[in-house]
Amino acid sequence: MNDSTLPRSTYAEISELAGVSKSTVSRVFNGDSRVHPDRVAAVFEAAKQIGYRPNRAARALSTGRTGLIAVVIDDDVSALGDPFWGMVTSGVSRVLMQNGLQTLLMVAPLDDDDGPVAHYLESNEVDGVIFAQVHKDTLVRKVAKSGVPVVVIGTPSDDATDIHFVDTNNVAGGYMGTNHLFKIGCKTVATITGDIGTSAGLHRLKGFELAHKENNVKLNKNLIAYGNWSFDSAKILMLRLLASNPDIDGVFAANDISAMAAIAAIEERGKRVPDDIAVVGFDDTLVSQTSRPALTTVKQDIVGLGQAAAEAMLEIISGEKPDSRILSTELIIRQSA
Amino acid sequence: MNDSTLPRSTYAEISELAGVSKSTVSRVFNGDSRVHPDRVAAVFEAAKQIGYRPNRAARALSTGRTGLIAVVIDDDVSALGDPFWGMVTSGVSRVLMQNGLQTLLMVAPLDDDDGPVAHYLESNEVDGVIFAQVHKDTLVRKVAKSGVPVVVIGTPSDDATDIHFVDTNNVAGGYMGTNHLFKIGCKTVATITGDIGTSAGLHRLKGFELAHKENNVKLNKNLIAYGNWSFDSAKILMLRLLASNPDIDGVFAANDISAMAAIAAIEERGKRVPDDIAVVGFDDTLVSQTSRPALTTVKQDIVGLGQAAAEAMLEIISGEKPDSRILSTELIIRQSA
DNA sequence: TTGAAAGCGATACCAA
DNA sequence: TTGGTATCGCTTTCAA
Repeated sequence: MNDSTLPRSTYAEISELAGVSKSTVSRVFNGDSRVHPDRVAAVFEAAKQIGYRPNRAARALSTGRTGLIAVVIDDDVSALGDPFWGMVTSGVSRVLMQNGLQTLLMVAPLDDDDGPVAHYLESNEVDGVIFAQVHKDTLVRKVAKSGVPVVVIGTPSDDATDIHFVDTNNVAGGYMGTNHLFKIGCKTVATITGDIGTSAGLHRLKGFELAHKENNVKLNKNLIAYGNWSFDSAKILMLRLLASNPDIDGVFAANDISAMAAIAAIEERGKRVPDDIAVVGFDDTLVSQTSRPALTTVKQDIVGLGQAAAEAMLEIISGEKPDSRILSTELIIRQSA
Repeated sequence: MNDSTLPRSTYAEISELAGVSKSTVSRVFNGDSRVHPDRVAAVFEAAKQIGYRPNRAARALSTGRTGLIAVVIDDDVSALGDPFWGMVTSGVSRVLMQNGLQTLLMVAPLDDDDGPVAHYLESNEVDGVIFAQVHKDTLVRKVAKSGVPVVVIGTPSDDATDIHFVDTNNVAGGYMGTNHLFKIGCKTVATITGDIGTSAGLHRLKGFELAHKENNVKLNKNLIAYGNWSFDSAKILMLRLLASNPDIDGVFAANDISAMAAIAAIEERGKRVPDDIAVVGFDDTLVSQTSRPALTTVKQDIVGLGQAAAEAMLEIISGEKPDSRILSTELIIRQSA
């Protein structure tokens, strides 16, 4: 059955070496305060001598908890090339590891709420699930309903109020970026949205609209181009916007990639950024620093988002009911606006 | 002990419902061919009715295999912002999932070969470990020596010949990029290397040197600037190169980010790309398509690298000894050279 | 405060 | 081809 290469160390051996029962060994490792200090010392000493390593499968079988938290990322081509998800995940991983939990990464399509991924998540194989970038939240709800702790990165739809989430304040961010364009004197401000099916895309657009209201500028629907976070779509949309609205002098793009695309399109039409048209992005990923002109953008704390999600998960697991957290954004002014 | 919310389903229940023993149930699920077809059907039927979900912890305890493969990424700030690792990991994850294995992601510093990460990896908590971007391979060797299947993404140092690895053909890639510069007429070609402590950095430099030899150009050591993959270091190095070697007319950068930095530095000094100085990058990540001028670069199959690593791992686990795989590169000609 | 013993759910050996 | 049963390592109840 069990043929490992390392000499497997168990409670039985510690028990023998330390001259106590297995029960006592277990108590010591689980921090039971009622064990006599001498025995505690003896157990630790024996464990060290043997080079004891716990067997998590055995513990999992016994306790029903696996020590694993799944991070589920929607399998979308855009997810891969975007550094965003790697950063989020590393934030999650770091916090979990500090708390003795492991990060199980699943990159999978989330449209099937009855497929293998769904079954896996519902079968108590993991102690919790962190969902990222959800379009449809049917799977999220199904998993949550099955009793597994769930945290969503992003904001779930309004009727799923019982699901814990952490998110960037995208409305404020969208407002911030758009408002900056008005403040520097733009009169005709367009936007290239992200995927409106995600809360991030929708909220950033709301912020765009809010900035119009606050600045007493009438919203022109023709200046809203519905994108999907990708360079290619954004570029095409920007070219169209330029063709139909030649007087555009400012663009708020819902992510940095789209902002880059907008700039490319603008320059392709012989106009200059920021002199003719100012452009603001969102995310403050590496590209915004490295592009020329360097991108003025709305910064969000991406690693922090992952950490917040992990922290929320830890609280839920330990029986608390944390408030959902909304991380703030910051305007980073560079050259493009 | 075990308080899950779902009604837990076990072999015992299937056994009862189907009127066979637990042993038979086990045989059916493990594809034992000696079971009578009628009983196979009965077991599957019962399992479906109950909504059976296997308990992996129990299986793990019994078999000693956990169904988990760790992907260990060196915790380096640069690792986070670079989309490279996210793409590699998603390649790994996809292949593993198709084979019923899960991806355990660990983002951790790898300099400590006696810390918690090391212990975890050696304790048979995972069925295998895929290491990415290793500087020092002491931990890798230690884990491999402990009997855990190991695959390295990148090329281990020469004296670790027994470790399986998958890598991009970085020498050929470096050659390809540099050679292109010579072919389009460059006379004085500089390079900004990656981290020479990694095989990728070293091999791309070797390719750079090889191209000189093949083109009968004497290698000028002053044209080699030792970078670390980052934008900032590359930009500083490029500025220095320009100051000390004003006749540079071509640059091979070891990754796209460094190429972007080189272009930024070059334009800051009032020269144009590619007219005055041609620039070639490496990776073909998103930035190379989105930058202006669009980057001529050496493309490597990043997701494929992850997939190859996972496939190698699967073979090793099933007892084979696969050859190490070297993936080929391709020159993508855009505008910068 | 401690120990003995009964599980947790699946596997695999042995006997039939 | 099938069933009974010991076993994996740890937790937890029950008695002492």
